[in-house]
Amino acid sequence: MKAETERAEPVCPSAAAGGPVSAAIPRVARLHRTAAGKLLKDAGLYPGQELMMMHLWEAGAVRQSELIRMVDLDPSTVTKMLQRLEQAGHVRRRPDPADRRAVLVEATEDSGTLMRTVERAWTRLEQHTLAGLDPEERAQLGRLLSRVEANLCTETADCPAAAGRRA
Amino acid sequence: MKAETERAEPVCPSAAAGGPVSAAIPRVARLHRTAAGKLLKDAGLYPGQELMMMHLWEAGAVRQSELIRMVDLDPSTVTKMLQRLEQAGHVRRRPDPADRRAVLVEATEDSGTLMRTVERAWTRLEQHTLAGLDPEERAQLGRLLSRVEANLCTETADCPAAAGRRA
DNA sequence: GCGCATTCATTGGCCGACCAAGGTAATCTG
DNA sequence: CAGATTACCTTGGTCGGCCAATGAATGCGC
Repeated sequence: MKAETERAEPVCPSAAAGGPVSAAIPRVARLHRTAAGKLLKDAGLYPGQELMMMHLWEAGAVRQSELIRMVDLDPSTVTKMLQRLEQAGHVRRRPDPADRRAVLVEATEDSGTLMRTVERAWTRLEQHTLAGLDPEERAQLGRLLSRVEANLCTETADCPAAAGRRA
Repeated sequence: MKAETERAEPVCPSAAAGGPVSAAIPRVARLHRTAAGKLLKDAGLYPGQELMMMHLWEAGAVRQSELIRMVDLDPSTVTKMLQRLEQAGHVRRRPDPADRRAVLVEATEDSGTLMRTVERAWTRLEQHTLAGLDPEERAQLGRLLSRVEANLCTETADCPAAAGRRA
């Protein structure tokens, strides 16, 4: 015992044969998230937070409601994430003088460094993800994912996200 | 306000332009999971649990360690999920007589009905996901996802899952 | 101007997922 | 055979997500 590395092949249930893509999506997503987590770790971010920060860097001071709209996540998710990001010093929040129930959010100054770290991580993640795929295949994958996204938005629920991406 | 439906287009940060696929994966995964959750709700399952059940239906009584290997998840995740599934009556657990630290897991009898419900949900999910894609595109998507999966397994961490799927 | 409906944000609860640590049992050494 | 190692599972904590319910402030209709 030592090497062997346990090639125990995880197997997927033959029941999943009826939905190969549906089986693959969560698996790929989980691996992708894990990979992102490792790359983001030096930056002190958890996967998911980088997206939030990207929006903030781009938008400057924004209303939280606007941010919610941009990231398209549940309001409660955003609230909690922002609380953590604030405590970590990446984000500042203050009441909106123009609307006393709203909150303005913006990235703090440490962002400069952080932003570049995140960008680098993001680039490496993409490379790692798409290694070995030629430009044509990458484009194809992007297209197919967009269409899947659009599919998943319609019918069972409406989601504005895909509409934009379909352009 | 009423109609209008807020087409407010969620936008993705231009920073994400450097990693379009990396941006798309979590989004698609989240939508997919949500859709799965809705379809699985009648069955009384939460997304992720159906995979576990599928493995159990296929394998019969299994050691938990084996199950962990099959689903390729963290042991603690499996433990907790099984505790919930057990409480919900979908699963039974008993000590392995042959190894007193191990636990044998198996699906309960309500499974018959449940299994068919899940299978139907799974089929519908796949249809919904891939609506509008012709067989060629579906196959292509499957292939690309497999390759991405294989990529994400190597290097930054080893994951046995993709090795099997590469065949 | 008053009241009702909306919008904004937060809280609490729940789940899947991870890591780190721990306890017990089997196994592999010396 | 005794001691160290390894395998198996659990517990506790943390995060990202969701839903449901709540409280505050704004805005609308009348």
